Amino acid sequence: MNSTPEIEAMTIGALARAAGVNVETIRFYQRKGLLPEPDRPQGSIRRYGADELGRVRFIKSAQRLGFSLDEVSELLKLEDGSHCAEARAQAQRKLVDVRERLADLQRIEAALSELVQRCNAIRGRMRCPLIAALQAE
Amino acid sequence: MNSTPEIEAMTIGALARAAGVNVETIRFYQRKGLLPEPDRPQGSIRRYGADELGRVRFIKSAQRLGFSLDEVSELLKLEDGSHCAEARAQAQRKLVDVRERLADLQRIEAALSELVQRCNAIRGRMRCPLIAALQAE
DNA sequence: CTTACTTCCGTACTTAAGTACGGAGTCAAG
DNA sequence: CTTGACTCCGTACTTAAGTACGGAAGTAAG
Repeated sequence: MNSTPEIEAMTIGALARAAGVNVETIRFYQRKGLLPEPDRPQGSIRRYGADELGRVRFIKSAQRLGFSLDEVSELLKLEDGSHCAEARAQAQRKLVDVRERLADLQRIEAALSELVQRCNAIRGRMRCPLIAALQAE
Repeated sequence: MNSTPEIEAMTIGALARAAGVNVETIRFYQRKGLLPEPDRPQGSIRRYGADELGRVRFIKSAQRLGFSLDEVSELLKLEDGSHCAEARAQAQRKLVDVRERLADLQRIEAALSELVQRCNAIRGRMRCPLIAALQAE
């Protein structure tokens, strides 16, 4: 048995399982246009492959980073390679946004790890720099 | 006129304006316990200061990074300095989570900036590494 | 060929995170 | 001391992102 058996012929259920989401979520993404509805090779049941799996995983990851489905769909539009100039401008705007988030997240990282360090050292009460972490700028 | 006039005696409306949110949002956070309801120095109207402003800004920043209000409230609980051991464990779990997000966000950053570069160089169609960026691991 | 499990599709329900609304009380200016 | 803006509070509405449901039709195993 292969490690990715029949990955190019998954049913919607298999896709959902592979991506760790609900079947209804897949269908919801299709309705929203975030995921294409592939054709039905034999009969009337659709089959999904690695591309679709990648997309679903991408969506979930981007969401975890605070992107809304609308934003994800903009990100995905950049991916198709057409209207390059437009995509480039769009990508640059997103990049600014992403870099701000990175900076925020890095400050949280620093604050949390300092909290862990200190808490390790001083047993007792201390005031943590968590809120201050996101004050800068 | 000072740059932060009366920052220790803001009304709810001033606080909301300063934080860039709706008055109702402030009240909503109070109901959720994310924000304390300060006492009313003179009469029956509450006054807010820099601490509350910091909190609201923290909440909004954390949300932008994909933390839910429940998660934010856990983060805020770490801040009070009591039950240190517990907080430390909690902080360490969050830290793992935050570092995963950082890695994802860094991959998106790399993919976007590569997209901008390439789009600059090759005029025409190309396939961007955006989805692939979040496949790793 | 039947039986059990899926898929498909539309519609309805749920949860999180606000937003809006309406009436009563408060406060500062004119 | 009234007028206009604001606060307080409770309740109701909205939006995004799913989740659940129910009936018809497809499909794989026995």
